[in-house]
Amino acid sequence: MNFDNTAPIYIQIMNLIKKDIILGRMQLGEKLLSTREYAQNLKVNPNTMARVFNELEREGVTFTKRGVGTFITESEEKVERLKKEMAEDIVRNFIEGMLELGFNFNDMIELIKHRLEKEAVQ
Amino acid sequence: MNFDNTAPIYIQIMNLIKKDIILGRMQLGEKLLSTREYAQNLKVNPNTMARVFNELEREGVTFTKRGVGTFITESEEKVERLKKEMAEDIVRNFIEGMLELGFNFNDMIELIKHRLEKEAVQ
DNA sequence: ACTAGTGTACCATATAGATAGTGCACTAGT
DNA sequence: ACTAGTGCACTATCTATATGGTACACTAGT
Repeated sequence: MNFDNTAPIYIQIMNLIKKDIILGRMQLGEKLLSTREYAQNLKVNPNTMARVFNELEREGVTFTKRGVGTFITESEEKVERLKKEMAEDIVRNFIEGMLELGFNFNDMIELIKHRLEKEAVQ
Repeated sequence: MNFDNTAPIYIQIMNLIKKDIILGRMQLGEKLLSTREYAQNLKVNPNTMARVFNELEREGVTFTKRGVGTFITESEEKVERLKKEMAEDIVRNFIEGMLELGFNFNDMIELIKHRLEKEAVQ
């Protein structure tokens, strides 16, 4: 993994796992890799992964069976809410930033369209 | 000022000043407040403001006259480039985030429209 | 010459994040 | 009963931020 320095690594890993859940790459109730396996795969410290699991459980995204492992929530509704929250965060950040720079709705659409076309070419 | 904890304070202050320049709230070549004045106004440490000035100069946004003060760049072209870069950063973050969550162009437009309408009401 | 104001360079401290390592209680499978 | 694997708790160290404080060279205006 290549982490950037704009956010703590444990936050970035949390978002990775959340996206896996939202996009259906992990099923409801499925067991996650262990902290030690994740730590090895992502080349981070086991303590960092422990923090990730702690926070994910605190947010209700996962639940823990002591001595067994950590599992994705079984609530479809929670996953839906998670996706909605993540999308709203991104949208809000985008709109606030663009308004502060003096762009209006049409400017936003044009910039997005332009950017998507450029990506499609590459 | 109310700073959030998602980014270092000195970064947030840099963005404040950049926006002042981009939106024309500060003129080209205009003298900035001193580090001590900024520190008092924003209730941060003078050392933090010193770092802000250092980074802004490193990015070419400002220039320094030793013993006199720090001034906005006089290059209209640099300001234009700055605005473009900041906008592109925001747009790229938005698009990457939304694509990773499984949204397409039309979804993005709809979410932005919806969010703007909700803000207009409030 | 003097003074006030400027950026700048230090030193020290505190906190959050990340790393490294050890150990323990619990669980499932044998 | 035993063992491997699990989450979890602990201690320690390191770095980046942020704060608090002091001091110095430079500049403009008097």
